[in-house]
Amino acid sequence: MKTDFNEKQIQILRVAETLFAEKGFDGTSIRDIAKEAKINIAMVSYYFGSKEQLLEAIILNRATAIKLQLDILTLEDLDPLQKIHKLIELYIDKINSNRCIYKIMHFEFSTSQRVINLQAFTDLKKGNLKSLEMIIQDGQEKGIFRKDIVVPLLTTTILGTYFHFHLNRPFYQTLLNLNTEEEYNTYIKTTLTMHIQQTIKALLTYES
Amino acid sequence: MKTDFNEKQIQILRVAETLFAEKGFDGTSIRDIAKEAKINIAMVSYYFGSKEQLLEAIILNRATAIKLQLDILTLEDLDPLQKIHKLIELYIDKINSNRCIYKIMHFEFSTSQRVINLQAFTDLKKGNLKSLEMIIQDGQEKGIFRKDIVVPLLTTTILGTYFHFHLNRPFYQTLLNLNTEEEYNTYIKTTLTMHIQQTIKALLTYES
DNA sequence: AACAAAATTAAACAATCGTTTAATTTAAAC
DNA sequence: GTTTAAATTAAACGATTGTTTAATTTTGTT
Repeated sequence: MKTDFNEKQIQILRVAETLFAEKGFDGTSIRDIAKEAKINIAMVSYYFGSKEQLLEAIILNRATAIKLQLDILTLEDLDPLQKIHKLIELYIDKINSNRCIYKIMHFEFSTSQRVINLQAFTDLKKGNLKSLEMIIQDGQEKGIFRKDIVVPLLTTTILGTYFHFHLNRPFYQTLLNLNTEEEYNTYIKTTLTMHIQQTIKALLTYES
Repeated sequence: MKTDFNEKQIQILRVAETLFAEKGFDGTSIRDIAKEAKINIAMVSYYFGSKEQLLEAIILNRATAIKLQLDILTLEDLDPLQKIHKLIELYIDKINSNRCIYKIMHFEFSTSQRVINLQAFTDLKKGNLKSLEMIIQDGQEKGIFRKDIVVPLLTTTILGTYFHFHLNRPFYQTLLNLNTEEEYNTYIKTTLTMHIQQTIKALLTYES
């Protein structure tokens, strides 16, 4: 499959990405996309073949953004806890700056409707899990972390907390008085990220 | 608005609820619902007026299930930590046994497409937050809990962890070898619930 | 300038969508 | 048994869906 897109194609991808994230895949028509991107409705089929293939192209185009480079992190000269903190910061920051595509995937993967190229994404998730597992294991051997840690549930908590916050954005914005886009973003980058870091740290090092 | 539904109406509500949760609101047609429920397509409009009103009826019908009553819990004679554990168990169990409606709300509320009666749900969430806040405050006064706790972020972690697990069900099922519906449910009721309880406990009582 | 390829367009396509109609069947009341 | 209301049906409605066509314009190459 092609990975190089020209300017016009990128423009369509961006508009579609935003609309899909806003109104869902089924809730967005090709005519919506065409109107917003100021192109003819035939251009989507002309460039991408179909609406479903357009979705695949969006995911493919963002694939590099999704590849969180954790491998580099595992090699860095930091103690396990610092690595975990940096990993969480990396995760949240990367996902947060690519909200649209993550929201789309979050939605479309959890419906039985779409059966998109899931394998690549699954492999990626498993790879990230492996990286995390290695850091945890290192920390356990050094006697810093607990022994009874279910690693997959760690990422569940990290990502779950972020996504639940962002998916309930209107609720939290009024509750926490985050009136501007900037205030909201700052809150995620500081308080929410810290909360997740603190949560995972407590979970990893807590003595019961 | 009506709250009493006859047998046939309930049947339609149940089928629609399942399909909406499976394929999304926009991904489900009235003809899909009619075929599955073995009724004529006109019956939906006849009974509920429109597809959107059908969604409202589903939410209305599940309103009691959505109302997580935490008030009783605060009155019980338990120490703060036990209360928190019981609260988490209650939350997960209640939401888990009403998966469909929660999945629907989770999705449809986060799109700008649907503008359903959000206020009642917001009030409910705020009420639950208040209950949790009281338990936390009690624990803080008794010197069991930390002083610097952002209560709204606690529920974010509790619910976020559960939802992220359930929304990525296929991934976790293969990863954790949960091959049957029963195994999956048991895992949620035991391991996942315990993980969340442990997380919150660590976060509340951890000394840094 | 002449040509070929790519890009863009308006129009039409068949399929499906939610909803309504008007006719018919079923059930309940008297 | 007759009347009346409710339930159910098939059919049709106009609108919208994703996609394709065929004609036109733009662009690049020689």
